[in-house]
Amino acid sequence: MKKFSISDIECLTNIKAHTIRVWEQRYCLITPKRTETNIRYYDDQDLRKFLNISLLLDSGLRISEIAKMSNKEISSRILKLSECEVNGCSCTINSLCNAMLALDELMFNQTMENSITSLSIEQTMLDVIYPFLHKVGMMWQVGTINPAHEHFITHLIKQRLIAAIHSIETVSSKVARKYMLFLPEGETHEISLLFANYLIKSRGHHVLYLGQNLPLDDLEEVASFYDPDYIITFLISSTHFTCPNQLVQKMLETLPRWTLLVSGSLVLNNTIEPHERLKVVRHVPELIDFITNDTEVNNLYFTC
DNA sequence: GTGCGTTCAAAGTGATTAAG
DNA sequence: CTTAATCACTTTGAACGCAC
Repeated sequence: MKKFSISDIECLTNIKAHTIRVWEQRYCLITPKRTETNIRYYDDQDLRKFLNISLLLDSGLRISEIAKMSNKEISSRILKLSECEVNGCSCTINSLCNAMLALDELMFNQTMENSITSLSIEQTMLDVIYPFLHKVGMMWQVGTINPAHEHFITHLIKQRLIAAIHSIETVSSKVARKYMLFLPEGETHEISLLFANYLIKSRGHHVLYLGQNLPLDDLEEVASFYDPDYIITFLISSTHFTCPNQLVQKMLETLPRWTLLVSGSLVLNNTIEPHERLKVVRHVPELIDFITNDTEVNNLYFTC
C-alpha cells in the first residue's frame, strides 16, 4: 500500500495541507497514521476519500455537511454526481457499465460497435467512452468496482482503437507533421494515447508510437533520431505522480529541443507552470482541434 | 414584500514558533 | 527545509431586525 505525505495529498487533491490539518482537528474527517516522529501519512483509501471530498466541495456542498456523512453516503453522492454529468448518451453508457459489471465482452463490444456505427469512432470516444471512463473512475474511487473491471474494459477499448488505427491508410503529404507519443514511467492509462494516435494518423500526419511506461532517460535519444514536431504525453494515474508539475518540468529538461503537449486528468486538476515549449491540453476537443487545425508549427504556446 | 444594515458562525489562510 | 500546532485574522453567507 502506497504512503502519501500531507504535501502529496495537497498536490493530488488541491486541498491545502493547512486546511487538511484544520479539518482533522475540527471535524475528525480523516485521522492519518503517524510515523514514529509524529509525521502524518496517508494511504490509498485516505487519498480516495480526499478526492471524493474535493468533488463534493466542488459540487457546492459545505465541509461541515460532508463531515457528517458516512463513507457510504459520500459514495452514493459521488455516484449521483457522475449520473448528472452524463448526458445525451446515458443509455449507451449505462449499457457499457452493465457489460463491465457483468464482465460481458460480447455485450460491451456490441454496444460500442452500435455507437460507432451511428456516431463515428471520434464522436463515440467523445460522447460515450470518455464520459464512461469518467464514471468508471468515480466507481473506482468509491469502491464499486475493482481493478479487474477496469482492466477488462480498457483492454476492449484499446483493442477497438488499435483496429481503427490499423484501418487508416497511410497518406504521405508535404504538410504532414511528425508526432512522438509516449506515456512516462508508471503511467499505464493508454486509451487517450491510442486515441491521439488515431486522430493524428487520420489527419494524414506521422506518428512514432512508443506506448506506455517509458523511462524519461530513454526519450532524448529517440527524439533526436526521429526529430518530431511535437511530443505528446498524458498524465492520468494520480498514484504514480505525486507532483505532476515537477514531472512536466523534468520532461521539458530531458527533451530540450521539442514542443511538449501534455494532457490527462492530472493536468486538468493541477497547476502546471507555463513554459515556452509547453502546451497544456485540458480537454479532448482541444486536442482534436490542435491536431486538426494546427497550421503554426513554429508558434509556441503559453498556458496558465 | 423588499431593501438595507448588523450580527454571527463557518471556513480558509497567514504568521509564528518549535521540532525533526 | 518540511511539518506540526496554534492563534488571529479575513472572507463569505445565512439569519435577523427594522424601516419603507
